Amino acid sequence: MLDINFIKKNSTRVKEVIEQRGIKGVNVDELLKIYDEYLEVLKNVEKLRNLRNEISSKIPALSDSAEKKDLIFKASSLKEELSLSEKEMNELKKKIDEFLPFIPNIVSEEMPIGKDEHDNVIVKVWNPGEGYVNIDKPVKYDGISYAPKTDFPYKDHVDLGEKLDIIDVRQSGKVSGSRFCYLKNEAVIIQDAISSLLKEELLKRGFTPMIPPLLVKERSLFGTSHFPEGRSQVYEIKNENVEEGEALFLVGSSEPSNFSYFMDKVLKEEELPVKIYAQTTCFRSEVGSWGKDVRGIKRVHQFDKLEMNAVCTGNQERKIFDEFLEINEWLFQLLEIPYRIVNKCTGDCGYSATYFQHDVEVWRPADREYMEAGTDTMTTDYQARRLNIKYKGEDGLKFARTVNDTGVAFGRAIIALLENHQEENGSVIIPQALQKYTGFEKILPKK
RNA sequence: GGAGGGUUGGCAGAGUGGUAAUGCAGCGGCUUGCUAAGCCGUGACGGUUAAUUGCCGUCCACAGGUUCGAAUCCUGUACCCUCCGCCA
Repeated sequence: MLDINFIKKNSTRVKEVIEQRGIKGVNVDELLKIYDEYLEVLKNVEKLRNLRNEISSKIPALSDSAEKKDLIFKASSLKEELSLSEKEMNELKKKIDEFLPFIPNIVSEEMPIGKDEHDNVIVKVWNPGEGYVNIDKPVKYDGISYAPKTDFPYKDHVDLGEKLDIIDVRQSGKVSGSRFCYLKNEAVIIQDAISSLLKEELLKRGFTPMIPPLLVKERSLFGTSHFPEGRSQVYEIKNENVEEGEALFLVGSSEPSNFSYFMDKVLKEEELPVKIYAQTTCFRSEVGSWGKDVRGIKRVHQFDKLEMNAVCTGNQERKIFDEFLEINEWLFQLLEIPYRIVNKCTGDCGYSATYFQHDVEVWRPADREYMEAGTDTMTTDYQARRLNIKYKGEDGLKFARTVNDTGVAFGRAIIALLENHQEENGSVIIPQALQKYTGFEKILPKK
């Protein structure tokens, strides 16, 4: 959430960003008009309260009942006007409070301006065995692909998974419906192996491991700006099993749970940054993406993810954003998967908290296209304001900064690993860095 | 499911109708020749303002109500703790 006074002082920039992000139906001038009305009424309320307080404070000292009666009468006569004015003020305040969450964060000067994903900018391209591809002139988002050394008809993860007996999306359809899956045998071991590899690195880097709740109240999702806009993406648990009838929501990422751990807290500056990781299951309704990515496990209602989050100061946020990206690259390099880093443009940078965002996209030889495998996001203090996370530094209390990154979305990492490391006969070679954790070097077809 | 206790500033903790003690920490200032201590100041948010050490308002879990006046009384809600019961 942006501060209303920041919006007032920087209304031109805020309006420009709303336009660039392609957000419709948010009228900043209307908000500021309501705010000005609110201030007028607020001044009147404060004037009346001041008068009342002045009269009231004289009362206890008086023993004379006539004079006392007179003052009580005077103070009483203010009540009606004050109450009307307060009511008006509360209504205006409510309007502002409802309006403000829809104002998105401003964006970094480094973020490309663009309408949709085609305007994203490629920052880095890395190929196994070759390293970074030299990018001396801007590369178009749609103008890049990876050419594997050996060429044969690549199978996708669904065909591979079935032949290797490690992914089953038929039985899951019967059990739970579309967009679910069973992972079994080596697929599970691979997930655990990637998890171990990454967790070891994160612990070395000073991360705090965490297992957070996955059912949260509305405020957590509001706090990270998943609500109100993304509400339809989230499963709501609302029945007689929920205590006191208050709905709970199944998180689509552990980010809301993790950051809410710091909600309403004041941290000490010297404790920052706090970096945490959490491996959890994530739930997404995928409303609005019906018909999209229906094949396989790319877009499912339930998947596991290892999330990296940080609460820090303004001086630390960029360094952490860079560190998170470095970890993403480190992982995919060890997995020997071709990837590219994408600077997301204003029209494609996710939820309203985003200030600056990079995606890691991995190559899928079966579809001959890159697929999003993770997102690294700087949100400045946008989430911290909503969650009321502060820290005390030398010059007083300040809102903290939050940075979040998909450490690894296991389903997508498994897709990339199977498809990139397949052999013509349908077997899959395990990258060397992972073999220590899997205990095997290759998966052979069983059917 | 039943019964009881609780929620006050960064932390601890008093305050049962007259406008939030005190201690600790942090920060700022002053002082001191005895190893570090002492003294003074300092809560948060909002408004006003060019800006304030200024002035005003609000804040004692949250939301209402009673009252000239509410941390304090009343109603509702959330959360925490203890005990009993039930279950794993």
